[in-house]
Amino acid sequence: MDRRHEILEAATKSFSLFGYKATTMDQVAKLANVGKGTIYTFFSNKEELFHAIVFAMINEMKAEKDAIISDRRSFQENAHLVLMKMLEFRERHALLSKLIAEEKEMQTPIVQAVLVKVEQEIVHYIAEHIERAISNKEIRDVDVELVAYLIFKAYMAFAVDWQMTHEQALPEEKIVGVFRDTIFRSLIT
Amino acid sequence: MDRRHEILEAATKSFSLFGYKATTMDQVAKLANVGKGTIYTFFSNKEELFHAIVFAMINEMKAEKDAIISDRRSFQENAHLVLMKMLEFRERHALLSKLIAEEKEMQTPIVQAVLVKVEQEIVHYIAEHIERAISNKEIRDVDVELVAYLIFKAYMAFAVDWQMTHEQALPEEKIVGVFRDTIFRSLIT
DNA sequence: AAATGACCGTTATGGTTTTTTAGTCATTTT
DNA sequence: AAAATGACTAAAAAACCATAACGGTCATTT
Repeated sequence: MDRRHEILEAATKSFSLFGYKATTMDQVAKLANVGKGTIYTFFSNKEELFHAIVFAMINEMKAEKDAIISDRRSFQENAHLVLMKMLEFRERHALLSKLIAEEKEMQTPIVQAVLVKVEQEIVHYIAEHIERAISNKEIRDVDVELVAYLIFKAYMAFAVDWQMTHEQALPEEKIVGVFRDTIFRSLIT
Repeated sequence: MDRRHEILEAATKSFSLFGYKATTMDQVAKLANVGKGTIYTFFSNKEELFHAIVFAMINEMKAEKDAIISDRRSFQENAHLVLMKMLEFRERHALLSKLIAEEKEMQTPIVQAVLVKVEQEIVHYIAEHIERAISNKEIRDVDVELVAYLIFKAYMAFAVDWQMTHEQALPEEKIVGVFRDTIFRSLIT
């Protein structure tokens, strides 16, 4: 039985369920069926454990994105498919929305820092793809950083913020539809 | 000397400077040079006074918007001019950003409720104008509510959120530019 | 009739004690 | 010998509580 893996599983479960602050190392140890000291042989502290989990998630998302994107499809189609896939994560991973909620309630600086890094990471990936599409003359020449930021913020707005002020979450088709009709549409040459 | 007006001035100053919670009625009374009881002859409680001020601000913004919008200009041009005007408010009125900050720090329920109403109000105005432009065949037929929400969220993202994760605020021309190149561009028939 | 500020019940504050937590390390287990 | 452990400690957070500050009222004053 891989102890490192057990710890990661337990910690992921706990962070997702209770957030960063409310997750204790004793709890993680018990959930993982290891002594507390064992955790510290793999991760030097709570923050590093947390970091490892969040970036495992980002890498999982990135891998799924890379598996989808194909040179044989248009930017428009690729964007559409990746957007659909990312919307699946919305339900599958409770972690991010839990962290966003925690960051709003209490100001946990470690959580804040991680969320900023996650944002930078994702915006960076989006920007890379836009850049490439511009080089390929697939889309118009636009301010890459700003458009990437817009796409990220629009995604978060529809996928996460919407249900704060509306009764129910937006169905995925609607989100995909508005992206297709507005931001993506504006980019075609 | 109009007492009601003095009270509104004093309260606006205090709410903008200190936020909702840190503004005391005694303080407002002293600043307005009236007895505390006098405030209660005009406003039934602190929340109502607060409400009056925030919605005076919204109405001021609405008035500026109405003064700008003209049937003789295209939707595109009107949108551009209104966007420019709204960006001026960003610096002029410290109140809204103070409230947003307060809402993030402590969870003041009254502030939260007002911010939700402000969002609804503004999104509603945007939606009305989109609706009209669609009727006039000026822009394409799109999901009005979602596009209005997108415009509002994009505005907040560039005008307010951007400087949270970046060194400095975005210059207004850049914000106007990205709107022109993406969302507005996608709407033209 | 309008304005006021002392007053009241309630809520927030901040100093203090108690509990919980992250991280360590001497001991035990493999 | 190497890995795992959990009792232990210093530090941080929670619970507590006395006291101050607050929103709102109303008998009195202007």
